[in-house]
Amino acid sequence: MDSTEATDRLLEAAEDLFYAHGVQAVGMDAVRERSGVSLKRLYQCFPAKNDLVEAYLLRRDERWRGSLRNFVHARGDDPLAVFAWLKNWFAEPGFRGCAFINSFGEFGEPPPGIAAAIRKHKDEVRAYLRSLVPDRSVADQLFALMEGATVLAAITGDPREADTAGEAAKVLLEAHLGVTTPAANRPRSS
Amino acid sequence: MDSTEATDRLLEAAEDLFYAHGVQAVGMDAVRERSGVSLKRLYQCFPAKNDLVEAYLLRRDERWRGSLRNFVHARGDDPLAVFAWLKNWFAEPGFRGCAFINSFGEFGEPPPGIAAAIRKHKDEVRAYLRSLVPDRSVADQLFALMEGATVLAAITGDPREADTAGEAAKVLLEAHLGVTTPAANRPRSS
DNA sequence: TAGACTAGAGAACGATCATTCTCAGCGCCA
DNA sequence: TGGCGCTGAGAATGATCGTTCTCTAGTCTA
Repeated sequence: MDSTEATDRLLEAAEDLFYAHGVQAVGMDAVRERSGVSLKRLYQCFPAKNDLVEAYLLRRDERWRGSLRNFVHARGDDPLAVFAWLKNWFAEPGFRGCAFINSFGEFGEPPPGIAAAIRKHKDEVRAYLRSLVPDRSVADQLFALMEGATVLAAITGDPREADTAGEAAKVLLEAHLGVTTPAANRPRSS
Repeated sequence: MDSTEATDRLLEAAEDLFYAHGVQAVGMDAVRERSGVSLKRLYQCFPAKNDLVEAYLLRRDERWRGSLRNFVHARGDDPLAVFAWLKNWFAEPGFRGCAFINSFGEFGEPPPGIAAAIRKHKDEVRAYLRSLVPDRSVADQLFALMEGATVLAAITGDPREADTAGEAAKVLLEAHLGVTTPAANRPRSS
C-alpha cells in the first residue's frame, strides 16, 4: 500500500467516523482500525490529529458541494432545487447535520486550520448561492434558510424542515421579482 | 453557604465556562475553581457532569427565552423584533452561537437528558414564534431564518446576519398578508 | 468539654487518548 | 549472503479528567 492509498483510506475512515460520532469522540486508534493503516503510517501522513481533521473537512467540503452542484445543475440551476437536495440529504440514514457546524461546536476555540476550513466551506456555499441567485441579498437570505433547515433537521430528525425552508425561498424569490403574492395557501385566489 | 446558594454558584460558573469554551473543554475542576464550591459539594449537587450540563442547558433555555420574550413584548410582540434582539445578541462580546446547537455538535450521540434539553429548547422557541405569528408555516419559516442567522453569525462573527434574516422575515410576513411586494430595494417605487 | 457529624482541600484512582517508542520481520541492494 | 532501512503491531508514555477517597479542622450538641 503506497502513501496515497493510505491517505485515501485514512480520509475515508476519518470521514465516516468523525461525521458519525464527532471528532472528539473518535480516537486515532479507531481510525487506524477502520482504515487498516498502521498508526506509524497514519502519523506519517498526518502529523497530528488536527491535521487529519482539517483534511477531513476540506475533503468533505469538496464532495458535499460537488454533490449539491451536480444535483442543482441537472435541474437547470434552479435555486429551489437546493432545497430538494437538502431534503434528500436530511433523509439519508446517517444524517447528523452539518459537519462544519458540528465541528465548530466541538471546539471552544477551534485550531486555526480547522476554523479556516469551516469558514471556507461557508464562504464557498454562500458564493455558490450568489452564483445561482442574481440578487446578493436574496442569495444570502436563502443561505440563512439552508443553514437553519440543516440545524433543525439534525435536532428534530425531520427532513420536512427542508420543505419549510424551500417554501420560504420560493416566496422570497418571487417577491424579489415583484410578483404579487396571493394570500398564502388559499387555492381559490388563483 | 447552603445548598441552594452552592447550586446557584455552580450553575452560574457552569454557564460562563460551558458557553465560552464548550462543555468538553471545561473540567469539573474549572467549575469548582470558578464557583468557589468544593468538589465534594459539587458532586452532592450534581452527581455527574452530565447532570450539571443538563441543568445548565435548562437554565439557559429559561433565561434566553425570557430575555427574548421581554424584548419582543416591549415592541408590541412584533415578530420582526425577534431579529433586532438577535442582532444585539450577536454583537455581545462573548457571543459564540447557540449553546444548544453547540452542545448538540459536541456529543456524537448526546446522553438522553441532554438531548431532551436541546430538543425542548428548540420546541419552545418554535412554539413561541407560532404564538407571535398566526400562520404556522410562516412561523416555522421565521424559525429557520433565526437558526440560520445564529449559526452564520457564530461562524463569520458578523452580527449583520440578523439583518439579512430580518429582511427575509419581513418579506415573508408581508407576502403572507397578500401585499404586493415591489422589486426589492428600489426606494423609488413607493 | 467530649464526641459525632460535616465540610473543604487536595491527593489518589482509573480510564481515555494523542503521540512516541520498541522490536521483530521483511525486502532490497551490493 | 549480509546488512540497511522501512514496516506493522502493539506496548509505553504522559497528559487530561471524571470521580472518589483521605485527612484535617472545625462546629454543633449534650
